[in-house]
Amino acid sequence: MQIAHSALTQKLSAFVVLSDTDLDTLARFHRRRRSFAAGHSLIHEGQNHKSAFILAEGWACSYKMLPDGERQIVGIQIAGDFLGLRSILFRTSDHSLEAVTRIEASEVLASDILDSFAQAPRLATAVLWAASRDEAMVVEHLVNLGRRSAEMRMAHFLLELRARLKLVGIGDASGFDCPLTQYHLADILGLSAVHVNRVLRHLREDGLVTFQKGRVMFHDIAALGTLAGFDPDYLDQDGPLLR
Amino acid sequence: MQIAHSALTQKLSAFVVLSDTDLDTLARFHRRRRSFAAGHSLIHEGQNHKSAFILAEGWACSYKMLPDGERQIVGIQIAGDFLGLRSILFRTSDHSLEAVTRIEASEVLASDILDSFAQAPRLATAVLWAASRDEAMVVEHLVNLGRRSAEMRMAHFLLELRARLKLVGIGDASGFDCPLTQYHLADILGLSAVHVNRVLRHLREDGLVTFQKGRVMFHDIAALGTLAGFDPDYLDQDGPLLR
DNA sequence: CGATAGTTTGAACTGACTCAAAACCCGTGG
DNA sequence: CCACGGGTTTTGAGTCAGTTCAAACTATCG
Repeated sequence: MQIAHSALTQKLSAFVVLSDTDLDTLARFHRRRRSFAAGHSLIHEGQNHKSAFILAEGWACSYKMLPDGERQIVGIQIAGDFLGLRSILFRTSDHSLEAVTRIEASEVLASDILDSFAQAPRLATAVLWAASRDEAMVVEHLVNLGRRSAEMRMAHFLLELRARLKLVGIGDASGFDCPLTQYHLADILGLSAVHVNRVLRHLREDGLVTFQKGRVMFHDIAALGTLAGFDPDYLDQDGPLLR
Repeated sequence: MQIAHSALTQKLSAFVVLSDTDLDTLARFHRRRRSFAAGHSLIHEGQNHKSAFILAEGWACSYKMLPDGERQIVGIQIAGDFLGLRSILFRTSDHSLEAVTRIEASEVLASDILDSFAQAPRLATAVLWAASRDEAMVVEHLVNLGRRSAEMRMAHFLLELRARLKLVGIGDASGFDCPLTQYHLADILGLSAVHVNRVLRHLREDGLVTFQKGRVMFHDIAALGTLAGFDPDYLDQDGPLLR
């Protein structure tokens, strides 16, 4: 029941309508449920991992550390997202991954996924779509870091998060609850924590967004979108396109 | 003959040893050979594309434009790389793509690739590996923009290029020919063209690399690697790992 | 109620930018 | 063979967005 309507199912439905076979195969991904405490480290860069996870509940982040101790967060994962999918075919994982909040996740083996390509090709395509979408988010993130100002980055990030959370039924028109600290935001946006604070104050004073006490509240989404140059097309999530 | 030893084959062989069936299926990817002039635009962001390309010869780059006319280059593609693979499942492409030099490329349809999953699962895994590797490069690029200084970015980028070119048999121990202008480098590294020039001068004066007259020459790879914090593991290309 | 994690603010500094102008390089056509 | 012109590289001077360092303030939780 709750499996059939898992966050992943909900997300994939933005791409195709899944058949019963698809749903069955998908359900098989959800054996091996695990739960991890906030701050727990699931994947270590440089180690070999034959499995990935599907996040069912809570927030996680993937990141890379630099020799000088700096950290760059590559992406934030929410319910319905894959964790560590990229490097199951690699000798060693190219990134680390830790739980931001307490999380619930299902472990999936490389073979589970590869086998599904033969059994449920439609589902397989949907999984590839999800992976492509993850990559599109990384790409947009890269553009953020390369060519946008601190304020634009913040605005863009918050709007993306809003759209992603909406797709899996989290948050409402006014905003969403967000467990990220300003240190997280700094490591996501390639800024210092101090500057993150100033940027948030600025956006708040301009009546665009408020991020306080673990809640993000939007006051002028249109203006925020213009500021950020946010065009949600790269999320490719405008209703299911049957084919 | 030259098809059997295409750059793509050479690259995929860093991941698995391909069977004859694999090679046959792969050869089928190489019908529909096209050639495009330098500067030609192959893919436009926002347009629908049912096909991708495999680059056989020359250099290309994928990028995104911002509303204010700024450009961020997402990646440079060389022989053996896929062009536009990420968005064949999307409604609209999330990026644009243009030829840096005159290029030769084979057009592949979404169906060619998806069908191959059933026919040649081993090849399919290899293609997925290549896609994962592309994503890993974007991720490393993101870390570059987020947390490294201009000099480190440049050093890192040149070392990555060196490793990638070596895998497909381009360049030698001393360096490689490179058709990129300082404007390209600026749009790749999230810098201004003026600053790119200063950075290159600095690296040259320190006896690390020289980039002049379309040729990159390395003088101290070890020192450059240390400066950049370059660890090639994310390229996952250390010899074929059979399985 | 003390400790620890996170937020907020100020002041001084700096890496990278912008603007501006030369110099160079190379292919083209007269 | 030389002059022209567009693209590219190089250098200088001044500016600014974002940093670092330092400190105070605010939660929250055992």
